[in-house]
Amino acid sequence: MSRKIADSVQVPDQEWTAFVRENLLRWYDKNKRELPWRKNKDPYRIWVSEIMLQQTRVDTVIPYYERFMESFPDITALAKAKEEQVLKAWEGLGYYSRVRNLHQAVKEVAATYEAKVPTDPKAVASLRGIGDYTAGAILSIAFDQPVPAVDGNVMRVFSRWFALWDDIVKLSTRRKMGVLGTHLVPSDRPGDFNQALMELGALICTPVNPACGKCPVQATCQAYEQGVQAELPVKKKAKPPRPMRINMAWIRKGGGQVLLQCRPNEGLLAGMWGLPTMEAGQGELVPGDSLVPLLTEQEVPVEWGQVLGEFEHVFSHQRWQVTVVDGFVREDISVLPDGWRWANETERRRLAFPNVYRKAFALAEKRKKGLSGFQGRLL
DNA sequence: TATGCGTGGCG
DNA sequence: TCGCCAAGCAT
Repeated sequence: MSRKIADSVQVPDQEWTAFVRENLLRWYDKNKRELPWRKNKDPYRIWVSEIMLQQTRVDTVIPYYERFMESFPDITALAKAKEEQVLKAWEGLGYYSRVRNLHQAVKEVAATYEAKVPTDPKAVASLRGIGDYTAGAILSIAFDQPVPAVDGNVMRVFSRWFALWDDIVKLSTRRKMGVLGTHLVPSDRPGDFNQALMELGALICTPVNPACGKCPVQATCQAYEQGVQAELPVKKKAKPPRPMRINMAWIRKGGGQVLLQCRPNEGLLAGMWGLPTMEAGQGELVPGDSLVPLLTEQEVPVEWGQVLGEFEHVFSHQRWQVTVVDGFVREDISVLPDGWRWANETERRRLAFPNVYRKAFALAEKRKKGLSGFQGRLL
C-alpha cells in the first residue's frame, strides 16, 4: 500500500515503513563497520568526516582523518590553525575548496557559537561547505534529529528499492529522494537509520553486482522483484575529461630555490601553489631558446634548458598532458609579483601541493640527479 | 539546472 | 588501458 503525494513520489505506508526500519537497523547493528568517526557522536568529528567523505572513498579517508584529528582535535584547534597548515593536512585528498570551506565555517562557529556546532538546522545549513546532505548527516548522527541524509548511496538504494527511473544526477531527483528520506527516517535512532541506509549502499546495494542475496530488505525491493537491479540507478554519463597540453617550468636559482606560482583563486586547484604552469600555445617553452619572458608582469629572464620529461594527469574534467621544462635565471630577481615566490626545499615541505605538481617535482628531481655540471651555471 | 571541482581504485 | 565510480557543494 502506498499513497501519492504532491510531486508524485509514492510514499510507503506506516506498516511497511515500520517493517523496513526494524530490519534495516537490526542489520546495521550486526554488520556496521568500525570506523574512526563512529567512536563517539562529537559533532565536530562527524562534521570533518562528512566533508572528507564527500566524493571520496572510506579507505582513502581513514588515514587522512586520523592525522587531521590528531592535528586539529577540536573546533578551537582548527579555528586557530593557519590555512597553510590545514591545507597541508589535506594534501592529496583533492577537492581542496572543501577544506577551505571547512576552515572558514569552523572559524565562524568558534566566533559565533562559542565553538559549539549549532543544533539549529538553519544555522548548520548556512555554514560554508554544508549542503542538504551534510547538514542532515550532522543533525541526525550527532544530535538525533529526525532529518534525512540522502547521499549517493541512499539515492542508489532508493532508486532500486522503489524502482525509480529518474536520473539521479538531476537535482529534482535528489529532492524526490529527500521526500522519501523524510518519510522513512524514524524519530528513534535517526542517525543510525541514515547510516544504515548508506552502509547498505556501501556493502550490499553496491553500484555493480549488488549482493541481493544478503540484503535485509530484499523482500521489499521492487527492482529485485522485477529483476532490474543492474539497470538502476539511472545516471547520465559524465563527459570525458577534455585533453589539454600543459607546460610546467622547473626554474631554479642558487640555494636549492625553485620558482613557484600560486594558482588563481577560482577554478581548478584554486589558490594552490605549484610550478609555473601554462597551456601550450599561451607561452611556449622552447628548449634551447634563451631569455624567454616568464608570465609575470616584470618578465623574469629565464634561460631554458631541456625537457625534463612528460607525464599525464587526469582531473574530473581535464586530462593534462604535461611537459616539464628545465630553466634557470641568470640574474637574481629579488622582488617577485604577488602570487610568485622562490621556495627552498624546507619551505616546499611546508606547503601543500596538489598531486599533479607532486608528480612534476618528482619527475624534475629524478632527472636533476642525472644532470651533472649544471649547478655551476646557477646563480 | 548543469557544470566545475581531485584523486585513487577497480573490473 | 580505460571508463566508471566514491558519504556533495557552490555557482
